[in-house]
Amino acid sequence: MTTYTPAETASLSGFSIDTLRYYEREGILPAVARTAGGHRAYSDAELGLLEFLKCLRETGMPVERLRRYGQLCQRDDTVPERIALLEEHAETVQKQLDEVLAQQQRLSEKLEWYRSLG
Amino acid sequence: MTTYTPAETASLSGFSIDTLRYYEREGILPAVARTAGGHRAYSDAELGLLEFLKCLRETGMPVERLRRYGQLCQRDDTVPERIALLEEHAETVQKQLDEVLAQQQRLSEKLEWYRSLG
DNA sequence: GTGCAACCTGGAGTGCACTCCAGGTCAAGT
DNA sequence: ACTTGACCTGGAGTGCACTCCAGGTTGCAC
Repeated sequence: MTTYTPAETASLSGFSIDTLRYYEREGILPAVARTAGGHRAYSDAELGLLEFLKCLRETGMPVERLRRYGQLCQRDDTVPERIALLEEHAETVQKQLDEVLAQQQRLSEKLEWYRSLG
Repeated sequence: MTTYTPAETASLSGFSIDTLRYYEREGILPAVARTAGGHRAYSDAELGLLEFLKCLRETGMPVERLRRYGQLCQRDDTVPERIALLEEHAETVQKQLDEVLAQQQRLSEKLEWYRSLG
């Protein structure tokens, strides 16, 4: 079973080491395994979770929802809840996206208008 | 020349009254005209600017850049600078959008995978 | 002319998501 | 063995963009 140091985990997941500790404190990650000396040793499972959490964060999921998802992942009979959570999030993402696309349109119209002045 | 009370301006622009005052303090809006009693009276020009500022904010432009844009709008020989600023912003928006679209894809793949378990 | 909502000011407080710090421990190369 | 860098903890600090507050003034409706 491969494990990863904090630095490796940070670089592979895209979260900073401080953020990894923060997520653990916040109960988003389960308590991470330790070496004899007390250093964290992240597993492949945690890496996978972290990569997906990164996706959730980058699509704007707030940390509180992240915690809910992370906790659901600690039990394997929670797939329906995870689906529900992700479906709801997907909907939110779609709405945000539609909003931004509309504003992007306005922005490019404004630019066109400015260019027509020159 | 129509003018608007703070409450009207807030409801038309989508910013709160507190945010309108904050933007004025921050130099994003020019000093707004006042009635005899000292109450703000927003003009159509300010309304128009605010509506566009809303578009810029909702596409993630930071307040510091907003200030730059607002200040450029106080002089009418700054159209090239405004174009440059908006082109740069449009590029940033496009990048963010591409990012989110990619993550949205991952999200829907994950959902598909979860659904396939049931 | 009185009530009451909307407005004013300067300044303090909030929420979110980290990020940094001090003071100490652990691990790997030489 | 010793150095050096990565890691540990609890807790404080940061940055952004507002948002709220106290204590007072204005202005319309009755």
